[in-house]
Amino acid sequence: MICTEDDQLLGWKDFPKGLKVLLLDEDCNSASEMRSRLEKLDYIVYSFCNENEALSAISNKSEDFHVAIVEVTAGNSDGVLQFLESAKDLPTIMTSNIHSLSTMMKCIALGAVEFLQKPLSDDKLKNIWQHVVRKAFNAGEKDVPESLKPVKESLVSVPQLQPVKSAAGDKSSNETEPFTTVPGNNNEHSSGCDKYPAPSTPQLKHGVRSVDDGDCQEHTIFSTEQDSGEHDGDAKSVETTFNNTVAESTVQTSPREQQGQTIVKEENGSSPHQKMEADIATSSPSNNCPDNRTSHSAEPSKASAPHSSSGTKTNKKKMKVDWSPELHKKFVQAVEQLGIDQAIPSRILELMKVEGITRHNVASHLQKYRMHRRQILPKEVERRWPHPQPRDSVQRGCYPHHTPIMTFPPYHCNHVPAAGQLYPAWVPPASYPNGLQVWGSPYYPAWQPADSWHWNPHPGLHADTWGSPVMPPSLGSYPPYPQNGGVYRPNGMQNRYSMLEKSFDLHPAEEVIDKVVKEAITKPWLPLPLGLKRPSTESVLRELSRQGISTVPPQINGSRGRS
DNA sequence: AGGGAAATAT
DNA sequence: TATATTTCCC
Repeated sequence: MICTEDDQLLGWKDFPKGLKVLLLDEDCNSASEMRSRLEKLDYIVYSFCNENEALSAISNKSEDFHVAIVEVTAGNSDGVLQFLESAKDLPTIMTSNIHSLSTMMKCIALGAVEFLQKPLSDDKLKNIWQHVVRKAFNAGEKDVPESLKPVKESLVSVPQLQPVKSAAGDKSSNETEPFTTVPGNNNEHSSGCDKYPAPSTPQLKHGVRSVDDGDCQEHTIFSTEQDSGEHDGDAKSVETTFNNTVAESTVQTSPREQQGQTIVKEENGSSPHQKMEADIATSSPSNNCPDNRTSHSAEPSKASAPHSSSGTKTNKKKMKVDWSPELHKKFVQAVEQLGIDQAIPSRILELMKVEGITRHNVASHLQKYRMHRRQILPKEVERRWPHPQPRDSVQRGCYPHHTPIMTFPPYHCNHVPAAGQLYPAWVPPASYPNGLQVWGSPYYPAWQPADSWHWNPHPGLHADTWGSPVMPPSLGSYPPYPQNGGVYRPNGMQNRYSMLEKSFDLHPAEEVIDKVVKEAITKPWLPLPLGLKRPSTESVLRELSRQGISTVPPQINGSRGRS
């Protein structure tokens, strides 16, 4: 497949060599690593640690870069998307550890030519030139940026390509997909060209990035003025001015590690993404495409960009946090790690390691999270355990002090006995204030109203849903739980429960029993629901052993052997 | 200071 | 209506 490059790209000797790559990665370490890798591949790399700098560089000399590689993280998606919008002319490849369809979609919709998931192989990196070629290819004769001329010329020299390109006059060429000659990713519409709609993102309007043809007409979308979002709002934030000088403000060169937030990227302003679908298309309203170059030079300063009405305003207003699936996932992981009753905003924030969000944001999200749980769990519980048991010592044990909130106990009451607090303060899970059983409700049972969540791209998966396990046990990507790891229950109960949760609907009876048994193992002093008999000591021990638990806490061992 | 939840904004 | 932000109270 990769036939060509050597034979055909005669115009640019050693073709990929010398291609200028703009590298944008908040994590400077990662950036430099990538940089060296790219350099080994003979690309010329210009790396930036924040989008403002990158945008600035682009606006000052737009034609200089052939392709951009941008790292997306849960925390920087806003900035990245902003970048995408602003750098429409530059074929932009996203790279990320994130495996989120919605994030990918957003990026693609906003014009990314490709979304590469890490780890990146050298092959992937090596082939980024394809996008440059495609762009050169698709661009109208006159619109080929100076820097791409060589590439385009190379193409011209290729017989097979010739027709297409020449024909490219504009649209006639539709049939002759140039893609055939370009190995690799065929999907994607890359730059603009409505001619080649992006197969990969059918539902999105491809027009988003109009690019090439300098036409920047407002791509079709005039779906009302939903731009509203931006401009207006800011009444609060001052700043209005905005001199495009975007760049300066934040310089975050330090490794993201945990230096805490500090750097808040403010971009936003219009936040194109916010909601996928529809908006995406419209999103760009703000941006005027014009700005861009095509006509190089222009005024450096104001050209930059997006500004215009709302685009990248540098205004530091509040930045509305978009709880993307990734971000939420991090949130959930943090909460799970801490345990519900210790999950307080500041700690969650710490664990999330996401810059750009504040404790308040987390608190707010936590509030919502809890609310959902309260709302949903009872139902789940009820459904599974329709035998409310009167009892009312209730609601206190697990809850440290106040916290009348939860309708169910923090999960470690059931599943993650944090050494210290399991026995002492535990409360009969039999029922809670509302009289609901809670055995069947592990820490993260079903909070997944998800379908209604616009950003849940995987209806079938629990991963991104509220309160549900983030990963299936087998994937083991779940971070170990520091507080319980090895102490009482060395290995994977957590996942076990997750799994149970998941299969619950499939085999209720079995799972319920299984779960109850485990519950009994963990908390022998509890009464069993549903008239189940306690397992024998032997079976309990066997089960524990099977799970790799060799040492049995005295309570279990001694308290009640069998019923 | 910081958590939590109500009030408020979008 | 739902979600995020702001405000208020502990």
